[in-house]
Amino acid sequence: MSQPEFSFKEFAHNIESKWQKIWQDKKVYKAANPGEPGAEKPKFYCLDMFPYPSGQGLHVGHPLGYIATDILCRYKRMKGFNVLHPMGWDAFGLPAEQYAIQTGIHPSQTTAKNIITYKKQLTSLALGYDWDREISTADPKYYKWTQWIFKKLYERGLAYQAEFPVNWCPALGTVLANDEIIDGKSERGGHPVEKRPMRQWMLKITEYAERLLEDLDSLDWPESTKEHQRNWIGKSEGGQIKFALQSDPKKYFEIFTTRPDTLMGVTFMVLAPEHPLLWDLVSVEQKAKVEKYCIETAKKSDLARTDLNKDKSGVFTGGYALHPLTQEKIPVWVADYVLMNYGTGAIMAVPAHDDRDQEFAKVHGLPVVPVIDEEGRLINSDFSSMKVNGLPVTEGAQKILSFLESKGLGQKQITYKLRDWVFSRQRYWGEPIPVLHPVGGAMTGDVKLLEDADLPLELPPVDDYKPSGSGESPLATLKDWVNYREGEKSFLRETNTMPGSAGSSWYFLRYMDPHNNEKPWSSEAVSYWQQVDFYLGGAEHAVGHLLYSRFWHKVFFDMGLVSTKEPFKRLIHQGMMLGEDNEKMSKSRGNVVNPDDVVAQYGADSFRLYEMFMGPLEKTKPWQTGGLEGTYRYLNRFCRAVIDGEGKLQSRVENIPESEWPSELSKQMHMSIKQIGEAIEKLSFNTAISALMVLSNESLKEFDKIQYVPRLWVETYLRLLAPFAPHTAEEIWSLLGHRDTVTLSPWPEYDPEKATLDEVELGIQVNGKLRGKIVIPVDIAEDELKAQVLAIENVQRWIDGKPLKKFVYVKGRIVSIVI
RNA sequence: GCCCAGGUGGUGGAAUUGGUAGACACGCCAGACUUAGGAUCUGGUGCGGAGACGCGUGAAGGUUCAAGUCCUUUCCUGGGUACCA
Repeated sequence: MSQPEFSFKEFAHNIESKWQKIWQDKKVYKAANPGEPGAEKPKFYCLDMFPYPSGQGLHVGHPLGYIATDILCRYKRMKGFNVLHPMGWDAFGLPAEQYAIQTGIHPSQTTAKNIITYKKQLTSLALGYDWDREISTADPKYYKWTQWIFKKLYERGLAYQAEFPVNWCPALGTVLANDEIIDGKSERGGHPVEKRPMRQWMLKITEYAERLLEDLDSLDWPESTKEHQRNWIGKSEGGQIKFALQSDPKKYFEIFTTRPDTLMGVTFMVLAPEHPLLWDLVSVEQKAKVEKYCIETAKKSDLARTDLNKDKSGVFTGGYALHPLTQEKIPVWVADYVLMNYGTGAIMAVPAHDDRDQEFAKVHGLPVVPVIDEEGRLINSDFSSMKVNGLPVTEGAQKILSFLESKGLGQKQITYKLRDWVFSRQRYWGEPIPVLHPVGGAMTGDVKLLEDADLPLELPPVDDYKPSGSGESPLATLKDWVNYREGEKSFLRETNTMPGSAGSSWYFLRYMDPHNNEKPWSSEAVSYWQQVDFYLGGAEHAVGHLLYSRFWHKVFFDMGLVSTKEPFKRLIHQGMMLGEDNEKMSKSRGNVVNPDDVVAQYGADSFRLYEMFMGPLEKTKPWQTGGLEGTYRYLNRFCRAVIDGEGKLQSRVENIPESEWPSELSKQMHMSIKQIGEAIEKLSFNTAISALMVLSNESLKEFDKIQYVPRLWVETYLRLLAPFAPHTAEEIWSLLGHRDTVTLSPWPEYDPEKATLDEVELGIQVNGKLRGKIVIPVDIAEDELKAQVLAIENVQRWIDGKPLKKFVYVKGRIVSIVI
């Protein structure tokens, strides 16, 4: 009578949805709110960057991070933490709007459908989220508070309106996002795109530049991400210096420089083509040339700013500035390598010590005056009482600046590259901005904020999602909605909507208190959960989302709404998952792997294990379907050792106390508990799984020898396995007769005595080469060891009777003999 | 150009942080079981060599009893960013 062979595939297929349902019903992933039972435990807030629910569903790259945080959270729950691990949807965005334009289906319907798909996929991988806290940025109950936050920003003077150039496509009659433009042409249709100033809402993130920079030091984030943000904020320290116009010395323009020490080396000046004082400088003779140049530049920047404009083009204005110290005439040029939106839009050019200035001088035949020698000391720079020759550059810079300051000609200045945040989009599918423009006033003038009671301002239905053609959002076509009367007064509603990053800039706080109708979150909730302890998401958000969120969080801090200065204490980026061909996964390459197919073939637990086993979480690595065989076989082997072909517990699983196990079995278990726990804490899931495999492989061999499987061994093993392969662990756990869930059982403790080796194998080096090995008790005395080592034949052969110069013994590591 | 990662077997990756390089897994080779195997099991597998041994962590130097790990120079790959004064 032969039993049916155990098949892990079948096993997985039979148990997965069963356990997924039980976990949901038992609410094993529920985080306790302050005051509720469970809240007395230490808290652990672990967050995944929430996805945009696209129509394509997940590919195997998406769950990589989700599986990692899921394992970490399962482990933390077992370690006795009150774990908050929520999930939600970054639901506003372009694809749903474009789909609506094509089909007329409201984006909220498309989104709702996609969310169902996503949720199903995530659940099928046993990703344990507290779905009671699910949020969607496009839900009026949620965006009510995004609008409320906007009001607060406006009230604090952090939101303002300005004319700002946007990507305008005349052929499509719409404003385009940067990623809708390819090589200066619209993605759809390939029509030309130009810059056109339009009224926009802006947020004053620049006001927080210094704090955003400073507080980076306190964060446990990848150094590369912090550096990225530092570069993005782009702090430069230097000076602002006044240069008077020769034609009218009462007028002056200011320049910013990081190198005030080179002031005496200025041989020409350059203004940006948009500089307001440009036309005060242009001479009659040069007027036509300058006009032509400015028009060309305007065109050039429209043409996607290719490398073409690195040619250091420029035109002499015909005008001169006066050197602030020597009153010498300095020719002023206009050139597009000077940008109006950085510094002051004007520079002093020092061709001797600046590469760009030097190139420009070369092209246009301008003089070069060196003011620094090879040792980095100033030369040719003394002026009246200001003696700086011979000083190192930093000292010289300081002296020159204070000299200028005393004469009222300049001062110290700090400049940032960071720009204010353009916070409006001419789109339908976004949060409506809750303001009213008084009729008669300028649109960019003061606005009336909607009352709190009138929030949320819901997106009104429209007949057509196509842009209005004027560049305004589709909302502008709703005349009845736009025209608003309040008593005597008439208003126009704002038709711009907020950008995608609005809702994602505070969602981590909403999860703490997602159903609050009175406030965005309660102070009890935030004082309990504090901040995100561990945040995982793609490196592509290194500046955008991660900078905006920090900005808003700091504003909330200033408002007394949060008590932490930073939203995300620890951050890790998961690496990109490449296709099997080592290329980025994309539909067009045809190398996309769908997790549903993999789960159907190998089971969710094999899939979870494989994704984690592939390598370090942060690393970019290629998907290899063949690699799944490994984790699949491992689970198969382990299960078969304890379950028979009918899915029942094998009779050889017996209640044998640990004291009666072979000591090796016990030792290996305790060492593995230690090792696996440490690996999880380090997020080194690949080595944790490797340790699980080793433990299983070796112990299984032992079981065949001893003819039984100790029940306690299985229980302990299942608790180690549970975070990684929860279905499998849970099923066997229940086969052992447990009525509770392994998911909430405590993480095993190890006995430090048993988790150490009694004997180790040492390598023996003679003159740096490995010449032998020896197995010795860990606590062997050095004399004893030395005698044993020197007795080894091969060692003797290499020593060859020569005297020992040195005998090095590093305990438990190595023996090194020098002759 | 600048900034940031990173180069270890045929492949994904380990390496107790200066201590036996290649754990674990894929693949491959051989064998067992089998009517059959794309199932399962056993053994082997860095390269050269019959072997003793030699050589091996992108390359070249250096420090050290000992270097994948530290230092100097250099090459390559990936990501970000770009005329930022």
